[in-house]
This record gives sequence, C-alpha cells and structure tokens, in this order.
Amino acid sequence: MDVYEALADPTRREIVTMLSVGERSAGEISGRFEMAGPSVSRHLKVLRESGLISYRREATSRFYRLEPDRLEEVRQWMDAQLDAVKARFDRLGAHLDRMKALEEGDD
Amino acid sequence: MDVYEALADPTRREIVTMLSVGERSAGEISGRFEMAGPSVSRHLKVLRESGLISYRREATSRFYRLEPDRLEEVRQWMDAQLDAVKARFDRLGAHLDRMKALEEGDD
DNA sequence: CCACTAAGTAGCTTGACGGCTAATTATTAA
DNA sequence: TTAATAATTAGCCGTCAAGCTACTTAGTGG
Repeated sequence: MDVYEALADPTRREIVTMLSVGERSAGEISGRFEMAGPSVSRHLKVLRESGLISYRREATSRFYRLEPDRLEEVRQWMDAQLDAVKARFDRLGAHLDRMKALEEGDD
Repeated sequence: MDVYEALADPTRREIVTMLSVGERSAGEISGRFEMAGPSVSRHLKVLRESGLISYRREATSRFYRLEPDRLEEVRQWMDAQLDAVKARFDRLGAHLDRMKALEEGDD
C-alpha cells in the first residue's frame, strides 16, 4: 500500500501523530484505541510497509518510530501543487498590473 | 469522503496536478485518462465533495479549478508532524551538546 | 525446558470503492 | 420545440480494506 493510502485512514494518521512526539511500543499505541489489538497491528503493518514507520526490538516489545522521509515526500507533492497555483496567480497579478499601466498611459 | 481519502487515489491526484496549472473542462480532464467518462466524472465528484475542486459553467461545459485551501490544510498537517520530529531531534542535539560540554569540562 | 508476555498472522464478514454500460439532466442552437 | 452536445447519475459487479476472534510466533526468565 502506498503512502497516500496509508495516510487516508484516520487511525493511521493518529498513530503517525503519536510517533511524531517519540517512540512508542505496539502495546502503548494499541492502548490508545478502542479497537482490538490485531486491528491496530494491521495498521502498524500498513504503515511499516509504506515506509512511514520502522521499529526496534526490546525484549518482547517492538518500539515504533516515525520515518520522516516518506512524510517529507508527501509534503513536497503538496508544495508542488500549491506552488503551481501560486505561480499562476502571480502571473495573473503581473498581467493585471500591465493592463492597468497601459490603461493609465491612455489618460 | 474526506480530503485524505480523496487524495489516496492516483487518478484524483493526477487531476489535482492538472488543475494546479489552470482550469480544465470535464471533457479535457476525461480525455487524459484511459478510463470511461463516467468513471472520471465520479472522481470529480469525490474531489468536489471533499472541497478540493470547484467549477463554473460555460455553455454545456463545466470548467473545474483547484481550491487550494483544503490542500493547504493537508500540508499543514504534514508540517505539524514533521515539525514535531524536528523539535525532538533538536532537543536531542542540544542534550548531546550539553553532555559533550560536561565531558570536556572533565579534562 | 516450560510458562509467560507481547505482538503478529490467519481466516472470515461486511461494507465501501472503482470500474463499466445505460439512462438522465442541463444547456445551446437550429 | 427539438436535436445535439457535455456531463452526471443510476445501477451492477468484482475487489479490497478494516474490523473481529482464534491461533501462532518470538523472545524472556524461572
């Protein structure tokens, strides 16, 4: 599953937010949701496979952490779209300025 | 359907990119995809209802445009997560610096 | 080795998504 | 008013995602 689909689920976004603050064990994460443990585990798997999180072992626990690179990619995509819009507005603005200058030249 | 789910589909992301450059009619958009017209129309509906795009009528056509506000919201969410990670790293860095300073003081 | 704990996998059910074709709506122009 | 064009909605179908319970795996410590 790709990063965008991974982030489409609200539970997974919450997990990302939890991990943005610092590492958490699977149990700690699971504890914050109403749903059954295996359901959360599945979400963790999706996030893992999309590259958004990774983990380290410690005894029988797994401590998950956020992997910012993939998140950065998504933000860059957003930026690209927003920059394109902005560039278009800027060109429009410049165009209107030119029109206005011409108009005033006619006085 | 919410914005994150709307952006989870690659076709819809392509549409967003197309519209980031400027308005396009439903027909122009549809023409760029292999899939049948009604399928694209469905995607446009999802994007409309999520608030990512809007349209104006002109004769029998609908010209769609990107609505940057929702996209901005998503970017802000990404930023918040990434900022939290960064803040954590900064604190870690400062901590390590303090440790190092103490160590050097021991010489 | 055996029992215990933490977490994940298997397997199932339900509901939603995304594709299609056919039918409908809205608008223009003759 | 009627025909034509652009686009959407209706309805159907296969696939897949997300939840559950039951079971398995991995690792610890007595």
